[in-house]
Formats: sequence, C-alpha cells, structure tokens
Amino acid sequence: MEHEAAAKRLGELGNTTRLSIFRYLVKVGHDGAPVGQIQKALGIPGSTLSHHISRLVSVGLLKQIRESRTLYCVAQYESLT
Amino acid sequence: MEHEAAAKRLGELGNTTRLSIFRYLVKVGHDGAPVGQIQKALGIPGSTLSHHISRLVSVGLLKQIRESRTLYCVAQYESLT
DNA sequence: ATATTATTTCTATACTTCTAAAAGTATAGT
DNA sequence: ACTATACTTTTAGAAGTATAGAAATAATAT
Repeated sequence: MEHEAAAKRLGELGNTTRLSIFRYLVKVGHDGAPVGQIQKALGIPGSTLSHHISRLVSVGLLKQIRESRTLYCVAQYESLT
Repeated sequence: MEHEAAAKRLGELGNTTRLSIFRYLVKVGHDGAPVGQIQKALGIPGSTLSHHISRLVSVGLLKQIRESRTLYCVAQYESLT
C-alpha cells in the first residue's frame, strides 16, 4: 500500500497547476493561505482551483483548516518524505 | 522551464506501472536491464511496457543503450534530484 | 430575515491516458 | 534470402482528467 500511495502523491504533483499550488503553499509556510488568496496569487478560476485543491487534499498533500468563513490550506510537506 | 520539467517527471512516476518499472531499474543498478527482462520480472505485456518506457525516456527518467538486439534501460536517478 | 463573502458542487465540453492485440521494424545468425 | 529474437508503433475502446461557467451551500454581518 506504500507504493500506491507514493505513486498517487507523485502523480498529483505531476500537474503544473497543482504543483504551482503546492509550491505556493510551501513558500507561504506552515500557516497556509486561504483559497481566495491562492486564487488571486495564481490567477486560477475558483471552480478549477477547488477541483485541484480537493485532489491534493485527497492524497494528503494538503490539509485544510476552517476559520469562520475562510478555509486555510496548508501544505503537508512531510507526506513527501 | 524548471517547473514544467519537474512536474512532468513527477507526473510520469504517478502511474503505478511506471513507478514499478523505475523502481525495478533503480534496484537493478547502473547497468540497467533489457526491456525483455523487465517484461518477465514485472509481467507486463510488451506493447504496454514499451509505451510506459517511452514516456519515462521522454522526461529523462530513463536512458536506453542498445547492444546489438538488446535495448538496455537505465534509471536516471539524478534527474530527480 | 437579507445580504455579503468564501468556497464547493454540478454540469458540460474537450482532451489525455491506459491497455493490449496486431502489425511493423531492427539486428543478427544461418 | 530466410528465420528468429527483441522491441516499437499503430490502433481503438474504455476510463480518466482539465477547465470553467452556473448554481448551490456555509458562515457571518447588518
């Protein structure tokens, strides 16, 4: 089950848009950034962004924390190690 | 051009079959293995294997060296670093 | 209650990838 | 030239992915 999981994580990062999102969040640091901020920073339409974020979350590369209306996304850097 | 290339390499490893091939070749070491040996070791039909190998080669994860009829595949481990 | 902000889900279109059989190409031995 | 071996290309159906607009939902403020 290790192999499959590793392949999935690598695969998700194989999309330029998702790699941009992940990189941005790594750069931003451990407090993460709201979806809206990522959207502005990278210029990705909301629906598209949401789709990619949910894929990154599904393989454990991102974690999300809600703070009232705002959803913070935090890169789970460790999951690559 | 760095970002795109990195994404491509990661993406190609995001397929379980390809990750198996790459891992097998890393294990085998720097002399690599012929296509036919990979085929037997992993039980992948020739046409399918050839398809995956060509994708790995296209992003620089594998190198091929022909020795008469036999094509040796060698993992380019460094290209991940 | 209503409006506003933040984000997701639905839907559709366009495109890519996976798989493997069948046909093709390349190299070498006889 | 003929045959065998090693591998690739073509082809096509099935499955998956990307993109983005529109509608929906969630949380809060007024």
